[in-house]
Amino acid sequence: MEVGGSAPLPCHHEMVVGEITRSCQLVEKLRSIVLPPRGGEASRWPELQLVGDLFDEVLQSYRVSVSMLLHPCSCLNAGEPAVHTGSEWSRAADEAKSGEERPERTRKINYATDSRKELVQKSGATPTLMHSNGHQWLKPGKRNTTNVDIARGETNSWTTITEAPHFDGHQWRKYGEKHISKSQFPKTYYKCSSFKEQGCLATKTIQQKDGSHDPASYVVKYNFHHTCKPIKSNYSQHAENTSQQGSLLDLFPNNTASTITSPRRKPSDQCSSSSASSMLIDLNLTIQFRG
DNA sequence: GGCATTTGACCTAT
DNA sequence: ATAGGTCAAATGCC
Repeated sequence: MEVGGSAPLPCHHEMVVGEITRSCQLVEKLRSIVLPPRGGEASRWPELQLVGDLFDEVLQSYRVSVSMLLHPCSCLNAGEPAVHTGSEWSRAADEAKSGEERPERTRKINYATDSRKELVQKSGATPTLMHSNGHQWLKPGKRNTTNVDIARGETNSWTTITEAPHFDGHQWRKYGEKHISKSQFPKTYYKCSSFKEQGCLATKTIQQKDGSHDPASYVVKYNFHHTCKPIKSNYSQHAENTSQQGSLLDLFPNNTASTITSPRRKPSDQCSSSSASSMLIDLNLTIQFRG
C-alpha cells in the first residue's frame, strides 16, 4: 500500500498512512503464521474460516482508513441514500493506492435517539466513531452526519450487514424480539451481557434481511460502544493451561471445534452469540508465535 | 436455584 | 393510531 492521490497530504497524515501501511503488512505476516494456506485446512473448519475473514476485514479496514485520509471530504459526506458495500470501500482504497480518480463516497451512520444521548452523558461514557469491519453502511437516520459531529464523537449508533451477526467479539444477552411491520423476519434486541455488572450501555439489534436465504444476511444495528472489560472465559483458561505448544490449532482438539461450548447453549441455538464471541476473545488471547 | 430466553404489556415517538 | 423499543414476569434449561 502506497500513498497516492493528487493533493499533497499534511505531514501527520503521511505519517499515519505510513503507520497504517506498516500495520497492514504486520497483519498479513501474522495471518500467514496463524492460518494455513487459503483453501486448505481452513476450509474444513468454519472457525478458521472465521478467523481468516476477520483478518480480511482488518486489512480492509486499514485500506478504508487510508482512503479516508486521502479523501476525507468525500468520505465523510453523509446524507446520500445509496448503499456501498465493503468491497466498494476496498476498491476505493485500491483506487487511492493507484492514484486513480474515484467516485465520491459517503459514509452512512444512524443516530440513536436524544434520550439515549442523555443517558450516555449521565453515565460518563464517551461515544466515539467506530467503523464496523468494512461491512455495508446503511443510509443515515433523521439527521445528517457532519464532519464536526464525527470529530466530536457524537455518533452513537451504526449499522452493518453481515452473514454472521453474532460473531462480533462480544457477549450479548437477548432482551426482546419484535415483529416489524412489512418485514418478513422479526427484529431481536440484545444488550451487552455486562450491562448489570459494569453498566455497559452497548446494545444491538439483529434482523434478517427480507428475501435473504442461503446464506441469510442480517442487518445489525449497534448502539453505543462497549465500556466493559472483556470477561475471561473457561476456554481461555483451557488455552492457558495447554499453551505449552502455543498453537492456534491447539484450540481445536480432535480436529473439531464442536468441543467449544457455551455453558447454557440450547440445542436450537447452536450459533449463540455468547459461545461465538467467547471463542473470538479466546483466539485473540492465545495466539502465540512458535519459538 | 440460578441464569438466559421468551413474550405480552407498557412506553415513547411520529 | 401505529410502530418501534424496552421492561419484566413467566418459562425452560442446566
